[in-house]
Amino acid sequence: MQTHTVTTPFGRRSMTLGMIASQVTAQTAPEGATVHKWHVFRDIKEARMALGATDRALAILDALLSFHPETAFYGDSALIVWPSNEQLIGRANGMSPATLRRHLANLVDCGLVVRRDSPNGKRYARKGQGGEIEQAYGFDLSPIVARAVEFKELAEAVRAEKKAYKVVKERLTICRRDIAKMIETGIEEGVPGNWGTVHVEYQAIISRLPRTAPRQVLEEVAAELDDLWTQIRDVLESFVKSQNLNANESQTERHIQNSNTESKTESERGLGIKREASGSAGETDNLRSLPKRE
DNA sequence: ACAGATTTGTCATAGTTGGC
DNA sequence: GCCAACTATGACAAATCTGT
Repeated sequence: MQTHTVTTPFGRRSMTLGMIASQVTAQTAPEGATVHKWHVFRDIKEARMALGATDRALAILDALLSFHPETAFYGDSALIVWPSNEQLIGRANGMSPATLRRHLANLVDCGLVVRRDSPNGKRYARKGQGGEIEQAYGFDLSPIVARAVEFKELAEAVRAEKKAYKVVKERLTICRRDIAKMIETGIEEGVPGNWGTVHVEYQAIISRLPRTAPRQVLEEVAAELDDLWTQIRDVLESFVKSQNLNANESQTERHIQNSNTESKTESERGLGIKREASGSAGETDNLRSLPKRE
């Protein structure tokens, strides 16, 4: 992010374009807009990673929100709170002052709050003769109202992404389990084929799976496993069919000799599978429970 | 278990305002 | 002018977390 250093009457502080943008956003909060601060906070928590906010920064935002007496925030109302660092520490689980400052800076960087600095850097509110607040210096919470819709959409996107991630993980687990079972069945039932090569291919695909993989990688690996799954299943299925056929033929047409005309399926060729001695019809019992794809 | 990355705490320094 | 109160920032070491 591009950073500019701004000279203020009370010292020099770096200001990012993001901070300026959030100040502009805060100034253009839609008039009449009303949000429930804790509802928006919940969305922000869900979208935390996308916003770039730390978990402890959100603990501070929680504390800042608690300093505003209203639960409903209006776009055209004053949303400045001015707790001292000591007060904030008290409501933020007693974190150290330096940590508090770092995470306050994080909140500002993320555009969740805007600093309204006083000339001396202290946070306070100046009251008029009637006791009404004329000028407040502290943290402006108006981005909570101005960006409420954005936070909600981000939270929904995060939820959707989490769900998609969970779905592909499940798909991967089921596929892995199915393939392992089918290879095991192929070997145990003596289905002709180079099952060692199949297993190596399976391991090669699995080995490309990092411990923590982004969803896109999971999708790619799952697609490859799906292909392998289909190939293996085709082989097992055609074996079952050929066994059933042989059993029928042996019952009705015992006198007809094997014409050696049977051909290998595409999947068999793809897996380097050779037809060898056929087993008895009874050997196919365990294959009847082959996994089905939707 | 270990190395590297990240976070946290401590300390030093610097700024302004307001009271004496 | 001096000091107290309050805040901010940066450097550095220690602690904690994370991925392999």
